[in-house]
Order: sequence, then structure tokens, then C-alpha cells
Amino acid sequence: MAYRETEKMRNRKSEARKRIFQCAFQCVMKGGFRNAQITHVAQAAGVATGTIYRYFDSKEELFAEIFRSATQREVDKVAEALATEGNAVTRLEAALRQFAERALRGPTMAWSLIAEPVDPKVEAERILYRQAYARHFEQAIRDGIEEGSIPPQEARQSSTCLVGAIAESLVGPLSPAQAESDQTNSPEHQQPLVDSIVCFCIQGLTGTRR
Amino acid sequence: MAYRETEKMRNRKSEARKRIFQCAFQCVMKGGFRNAQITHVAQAAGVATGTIYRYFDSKEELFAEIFRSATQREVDKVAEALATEGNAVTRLEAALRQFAERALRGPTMAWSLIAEPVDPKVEAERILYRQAYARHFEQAIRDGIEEGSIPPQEARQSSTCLVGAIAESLVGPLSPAQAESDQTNSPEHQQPLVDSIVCFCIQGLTGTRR
DNA sequence: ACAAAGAATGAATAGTGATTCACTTATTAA
DNA sequence: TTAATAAGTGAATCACTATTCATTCTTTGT
Repeated sequence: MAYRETEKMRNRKSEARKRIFQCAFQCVMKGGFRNAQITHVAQAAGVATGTIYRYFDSKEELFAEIFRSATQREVDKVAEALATEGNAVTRLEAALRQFAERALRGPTMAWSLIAEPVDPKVEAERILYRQAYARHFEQAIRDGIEEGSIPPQEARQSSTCLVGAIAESLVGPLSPAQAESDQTNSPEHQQPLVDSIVCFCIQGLTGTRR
Repeated sequence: MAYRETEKMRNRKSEARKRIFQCAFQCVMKGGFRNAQITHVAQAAGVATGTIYRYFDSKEELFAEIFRSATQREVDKVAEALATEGNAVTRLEAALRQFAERALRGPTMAWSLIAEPVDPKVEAERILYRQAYARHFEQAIRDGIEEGSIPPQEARQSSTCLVGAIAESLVGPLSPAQAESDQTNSPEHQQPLVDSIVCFCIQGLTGTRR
């Protein structure tokens, strides 16, 4: 008897997995899912293509994991903004702002997460995550209804509308075509955009202009 | 000199083009863009695959044309609803209702037009058409602002939010997974859905509950 | 040093489906 | 009838990448 997996090896393998994951993440960040081929990822990570398949079942699986990781960050940020003190409306406004501003700050990745055409398994994750956002919003809306800052309504439905409104509003500004040419990406130019999205959304919820 | 294209031939060719187009349309209607391969379309139309390329430059071109044709109908319906008598809010409400109800009545095609992952050229059409919807809404919003039924706001931005909110709200109910199982597609079940979408949207515009 | 087990390699393979093109058939005008 | 031209055909080709696997290289325990 001879080889048996040792601690050192386990570490090395987990390092390798992490490195592959990170490099794939970078590839997506740079050029979207579209041109993040396994060959590129392997090259970036300094391993053979076959090696990737020792750590991930398939390309879709790898990319689904990347999608989850990247989107979970955003969901957490939204959840965080919703978890602060203050009434529901204020917290919802902060969350929407947070979401839009972060997206505009990292437009390429945001576009990949929100609007890039992707493989079915990744698309499935996207739908799941849109629901995750909606659930967070939904809870805040219920809070608002209870405390009286938001009039009674279908919280589930309204939350879906929020997600749709903000996503659609960002698709244009985030799209690669847009990104390259003009300087719409400077914070000054973006403020009014964010403002009017938030304005519409809050009014949709509360029936009150701000 | 001999062959020169005659009236009869021109007709026959235009017939053939129409037939291919119609059959492709049917294929998409039945199973979405995904499984509308050229081979299937050719089979359905009773021609060889090569023949299709005499009438259309490429698959993407053919499907882009189908997308345009199908979506233009919907845009026209929305425009129609917005062109009736009454104040801007009433007209916008009618248009949103129209849109949602038509989509829910033909869920497979609607899903393909709104949410199915598609090739880049078709996706480009989709973005264009979302803008087309938005422009119609935008004009109505401007009317509303002018006549005083809608408070002043970024009409362009609000219209984009409308498009996003309604599209997102329909993605779930229209998705193939949803469609097959339950009987959410009976008009009675859909009414509350449509109502709450419209409610959110109108409130987002006017700041008034209805 | 050696054998057992695993990890890494990357060229070759495979799946998919759009597109081509050499050839056949049809239409037209003289 | 015939030559000229075009339309139709569909098996073969091509393009693109994900995935495999026979082989080589490493690690480990005796």
C-alpha cells in the first residue's frame, strides 16, 4: 500500500480549485460569459483543460457557481441595506440605490449577471436570484404595510415589479455597446438616472412623491 | 436569350417565401426559438434546407424577421390602446392591461418574445422593441404631465420602468415550467395578477392608488 | 528504491446544427 | 427542341467548443 491523500495534498487541491474558480471569475468579469471558454480559463489558471474537469462537473456547473457567488454578494448588500434602522420606505430606497449604484460601478459584470444571454443552467440561477431579491423586497414591503408607511397591496407582486423596473432601467446603461462609447459611467451622470428609478419605484409602492 | 423571370414565377417565389416564414413562425409558436431548427422548418414547409437559404440570408435573419413580425403586432395593440379617447392615465392603464392579457392568452409565444434566451441578432431586436414600447408609453406620460393627470417626472425613465415591471411580472407566469403544470392560465386566476401589476404601475406614475 | 494510487496533461474526439455547393430539375424565349 | 438561366435539393462540410482518455508525472508509504 502506498499513496493515501494527505493534508498537504488536500490543501493543494483546494488551492487549485480556488485558483480555477478565481480565474474563471476574472474571465467573466473581463468579457462576460460569452467568451469565457474553458480553454481560456485553463490558460488563465495555468492548467490543462482536462484539469478543470477534475474540479467541476461541467462548464455550466462552473459558471453557475460563479454566477451564484457574484450575485449572492449583491443580494447580501441589498439585504444589508434593508436591515438598517428606519422605516420600511427609507430602507427600500437605500436598497434600490445600493443596487443600482453598485451595478453602474461594475457595469461589465453587472450586465453579465442581469442581461447577458447565458446557458440554461445559468439562466436558471438568474431566475432564482431575481426571486431572491424579490423576497427581500417583499418582506420590507410587508413591514411597511404593517407599520403603515406603505398602503396595503400585493407585496409579492409589487416586489417583482421593483426587480423588473430596476433591472430594465439598467439594461441600457450597462450594455456593452453603451459602455464603450460615452462617458455615461461617471458618477455625476449616473445620479439623475438612479434618482428617477428610485423615485418611480418608491412612488409605485407608497403613492407618494419624494 | 431565354429565361427571364416572369410574373408567375415572381408570385410562386413570394408564395414560397411566405410559406417558409409562416412555417417557421408556427415552429417558434409551438416550441420557442430554441428548438426551431432549420431542418425542422424546412420539413414543415416541405422544402429542402438549402431552399431556405435562397429566401433568407441566415437562420438569425429569418428568426429576427419572425420576432419583428410577432412583436410589431403587440406594439401596435399597445399603440392602439393608447390612441383611444380619455385621459392619459386611463389610456395607459388600458394599454398595460391589453399587453398583459394578450401575453397570458398566448403564453408560449409571449415567453419567447419576452424572456427566452435567443441569438444575439434576435436579442438586438428584443431590445429595440422594448424601446419601442417605452417610447409609446413615454408619449402618453408626457400627455399626462401636460394635462395634469400625471405629476412631472422623467417620462423616459418612467416608461422604461413600466416596461421592466410588466415584463418581469410576466416572466414567472409565462415560463414553460409554469405553463405545463397548473391551471394558472385560466382567465379567473389571471385577473388579480394583471390587476396588481397595473395597480403598481399606475401608482408609480401618478402617486395615486386606484 | 519501488510500487501503488492519484493528479495533470492536452491532443483527439464528439456533438450539434448551421451552411454550402455540385448536381438535378424547372422555366422561359427563340 | 434547344439553349440559357434560375430554382430546388440534401448529403457533405464546416465551425465551434465542450469533453474525454491514454499517457505521463507526482505523491506517498514501506
